[in-house]
Parts: sequence; C-alpha cells; structure tokens
Amino acid sequence: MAQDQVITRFAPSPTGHLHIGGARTALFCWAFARKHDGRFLLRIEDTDQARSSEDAAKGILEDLAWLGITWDDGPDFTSDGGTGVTPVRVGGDPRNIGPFYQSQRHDIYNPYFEQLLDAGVAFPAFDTPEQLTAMRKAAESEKRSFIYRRAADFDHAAALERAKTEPHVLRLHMPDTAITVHDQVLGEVTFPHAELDDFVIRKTDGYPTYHFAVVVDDARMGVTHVLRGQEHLNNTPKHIAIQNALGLPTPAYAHMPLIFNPDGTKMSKRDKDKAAKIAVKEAGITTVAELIDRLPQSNRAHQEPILRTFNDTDLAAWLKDKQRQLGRDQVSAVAQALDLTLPEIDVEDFRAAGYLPETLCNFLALLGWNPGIKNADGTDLERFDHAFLASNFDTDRIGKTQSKFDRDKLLAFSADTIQHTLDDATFATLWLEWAERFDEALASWAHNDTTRWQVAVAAARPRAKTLRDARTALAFAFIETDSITYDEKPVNKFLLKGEPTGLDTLADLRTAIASIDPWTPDAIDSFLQAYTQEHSIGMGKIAQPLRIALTGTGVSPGLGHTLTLVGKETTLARIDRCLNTLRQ
RNA sequence: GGUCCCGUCGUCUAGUCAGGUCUAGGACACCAGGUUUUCAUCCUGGUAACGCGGGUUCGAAUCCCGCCGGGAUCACCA
Repeated sequence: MAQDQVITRFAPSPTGHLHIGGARTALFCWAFARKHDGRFLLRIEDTDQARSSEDAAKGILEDLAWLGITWDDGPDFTSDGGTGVTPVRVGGDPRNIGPFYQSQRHDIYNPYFEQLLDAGVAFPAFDTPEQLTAMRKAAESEKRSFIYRRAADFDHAAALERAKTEPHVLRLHMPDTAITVHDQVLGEVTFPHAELDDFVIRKTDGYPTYHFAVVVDDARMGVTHVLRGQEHLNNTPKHIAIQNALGLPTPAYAHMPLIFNPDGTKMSKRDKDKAAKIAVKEAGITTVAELIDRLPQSNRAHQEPILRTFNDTDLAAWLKDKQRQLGRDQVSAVAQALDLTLPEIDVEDFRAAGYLPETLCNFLALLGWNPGIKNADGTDLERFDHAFLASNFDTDRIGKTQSKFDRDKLLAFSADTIQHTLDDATFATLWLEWAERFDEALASWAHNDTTRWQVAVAAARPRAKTLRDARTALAFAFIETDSITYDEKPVNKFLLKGEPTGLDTLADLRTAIASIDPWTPDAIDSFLQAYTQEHSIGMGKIAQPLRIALTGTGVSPGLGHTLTLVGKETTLARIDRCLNTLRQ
C-alpha cells in the first residue's frame, strides 16, 4: 500500500559543501529508506537568500552522489564521477511533489496560512525587532526566559484589519498543553507549555519561517520518518504544534547524537581557519610576502594570486580577531605555504584527502549506530558496505551518546580497505578518478605511460593509507634529480659509516646496475638478489644506500618498483649525483 | 540562567529495555616482542572503562533517587 511506504528526506541548506555531520544524517535517512523499501528524497532549503548559493547546492548534490547516497525524489542530477567513468543519474519528480528548491515553493504556503488565520490559530503580530529585543532584555534582567505570548485581550478581527496596512509577522498561538515528542531514539520527551512560545511562522517579507516550511513540505511530500541531528529536538514541539493546527499527520521522529572533534568542540568549517591561524602565529609570520615566499615551487603560480587577495593589514587583523575568517581558497593557500594539513570537515575535504566513499560511509555509520553483530571469530562486525547498511540499518540501534570523530580509526579503515580489500585494478580506477580531480601530474602518468602507471599502482597500493598517501609515497618519482636533498640521519648511518662505506658499495653498484636489462621490477629485484649473494652481503647493505641516492630518504617502496619508477637513466644520474655530492 | 538530551577503556562501541552466563567483549590508538632490504603490512602479548553517592535485591554496568560532569537549544537563520 502506497500510504504505508516509508519516505525519508534530507533537507540541507546550501551554504557550503556538505558537512561531514550532514553526510551522516543523509546516510542514515538513505539507509532507513532502503531498509524499508521506501523512498529517500532530497530538498534544498534555500530560503535564506543571503546565505544560500546555487554553487553550494550543486556541490552538495555532487558530494552526496560521490558518497553513493542516491535520492529517489529531488533535484535532477548527473554526476560526472570526477572522470565520467561512472556517471550517476539521480533525482527527478516521479510523484509530482516538487519543486525541491524551497525558494521555488513560496506560493504553496499561502493557503495554509489562510487556514490558520481563519481558524484563529495564527495571528498577526506587529512588534518591531527593537521592541522584541527590549522585551528579551527585560526578561533577562529579571532572570526569567522570554516567552512571547498573545495578549489575553487580543482582538483577532482588529488585528486582521490592521494587518491589511501594516507590516507584520504571523505567529502561531500555542495551545495550553505540554507537547510530547515520541522519538524513536530518545523515547518520550515532553516539553512543558511554559517553555513554548507563540513563535513566528511567517516573516514580514511574506516568506514562511523554517519551522513552517519544513512541516508543510514534509507533509506534502509524504515524509513519514524524520531522521535528523539532536540539535533539532527542541524544534520538534513547534513542528508538532503546526501539524496539529493544520490537521497534518505527525511523522515518526528520530533524533541522532551529534558528532564532535576529539577535543570536544563542535566540528565546524571554522576549524580549518582556526588551524591555519594557529600555524601562522606559531611560524611567526606577519606579512603576506613571507607566506608567498614559503609557497612550494610546484604550486606557486596557482596559489600566489590567491594570497595576494589580502594585504598585511588584513593578515594582522585576521590574526588578532578570533571571529575573523579567511575564504576557503585563502585558507587552503595559507596551509600550503606552511605545509600544513587542514582538518577535514566537509565531505569534499575527505575526498581530497583520498578517502574512499565506501570507507567514509562505513566509518560514519559507526558514529552513533552499530549493527550489533559478531563475526565468526568473536570480534564485532564493523566493516561493511552500502548494501549491508541498506539491508541492516534501523533506528532501534541508533545510540544516544554524542561521539567524537576519530581520524585515526578512519585512517585505519581506509588503509585496511586499500591494502587488503581492493585489487590493483580496482585501486587503479579509483586512484585515477582521484588524480583527475586533485593531482594532474599523477593523472598524466596514467594517460601517457601505462607501464609506469601500473608499476606505480603495484608499488603504492600495499602501503597506502589513502589515495593521497599513495601519491605522497611516490613523490620521489615526480621530482627533479637536482632538487633532491639528502636526510642527514640515514646518510650518516648507511652511506658514511661502515667498512666498506655505503658510498663505496654504491659506487660499485652503479657499474653493475648499468647492465640491468630489461628495466623491470622483477629483473631489478632478481639482479639485486644475485648481487647480494655474489658479494655475500645483506640486502640492507645495498638497499638503503640506493634508497638514499634515489629519494634522499631511507623510505620508499620495494627497490624493483622504486628503480623502475625513477627510470634507468635517472637512476644512474641520481647515483652519480649522490656520490658527487656526498664524497667531498 | 530556563528547558531538553546524554554519561562503559584515551576514542568508537558490545552488554542496559526482559538484573546473575560480565573476574565487562571487540575495534582504533598506545606499549613490548617477533617477521621483514626501508616504509607499510603481518604475528604474539600487554596497559586501559561501568562518573560519584545512596537505595531496591540473595545478586546491579543493567532498576530507582540525588549529585557531579558533558552537550543541545532559547531569532522575523536554517
């Protein structure tokens, strides 16, 4: 029966990229709908014209699609999937319940206002903002909270007459009873009438307030279950009051616990600005020129103009004022100048950081929910995919306690997925999708040098924690030989000490290596193997000197892979340079 | 401050609704050891929690009360 079908919704305001907390809300709404063979709808709440933007709305659609959270009713959307490899088409309005942008629904609300006005449940109010502020202040000085109430001798007819000519808002007159929310997570929560005021349902400009719009929209769209963050719990009695006044059904509510930073603060977009500010202060930087100076050469052309969008005065003002924030691009440019990794807050941040959507959703699902299932070996089942969620998720196992976002655990999930679950081919596809969006140099390998790309995949995957991490581990293959600097510690340990010294070994190796053919990982590895036996020395004796010569550090993938990625000619050149530089 | 929500290892949690099988299990992190050409893996072991105080009961992580602590919210923003 159609009426019994579960319908959930996610209704973000488009004020920026999708926040990680919003992603979890969306995921739970989606999973609940899938579990119950219902529908999941997406509505964009863009009535706040000042803060909303078309771009942000698009970004949110893109973020959701990337996460694999697809909506049945909502804005039409085709994701290019970064590369167009996996275009996803979602949305549409098969039930004829749109539009899904709230700003386009303005006229829908009028009959509902009329209904309430006629019933005398809604009433015009003429208080100015100044008057309201004064009333609040008065209440505060008397140490009681301010509750707006319609006057006892209120004359409805007179007010309607006055409303014809004077600017006014519409308020809902709250019935004199407590309101109980039957929450699927928290149980029964009762709000006393003394706390419920006659709140605004239509603003002076004629637009409905958020409370009114959600209730009407949810009802008209057939929403049966509202899953949202616990910050909305206090709004719920208002929504129920509107439903009661309008004679609309009350959906089932489930308020889920909030997600916080490890330090207990709220996860917010401000965290990135805060981190950048602290880093600039600690570096003792006071001028924009200093920042530009520290920009890595590789990205200078792109980032410098962004940094030039503010001057030293702006910088000083920003550093001094905790409230003051830089733009998204500016913060990111500052971070690059300081080689600082910004905390990931939005879905887009995690995408850029090289997390897989499946992994991110898995981790997110565990924040406030748990399947409560054991594996055969007695450990808790906590690794699962979308399909598992879609068939196992329900509100009865949503927890009540707020949780902190533990990046270490997310990173462990990510590493486990990449290293133990994916095969090279799947990893290669995902890595390329990522590179197309975030790393041109890497993407060009995939397109221009298939052999080398495959070696890169084989070298990077077994040791990568994220897609970005995989790229970082191969950084040595992207640099110029002349720009290599040698780490002091490994140089001392592996090149300068011992008898013969590492440098001597390296010099001998240089000649031998020149004869390797073909230049492939397997051939190189077996050659080096044979070399160690011939000279009866441990692999460590040649591996570390070679690593330092090729990468400047003592860390790299296996030698076969490392040498192949660098290339034969460059390998020899780097050994020469290392010998020349360190043998003085 | 009012109202509301929450309180199990450092973190996410299982166990709580239907009190005993809990000398509280798992995962991440951390520590120690082992394997390994570095890194990363992998293997073995270890540290570590029922916020506090009362009550009910033969028996409380689980039920009740108080306290303490954390959080949300108090707009013509959503």
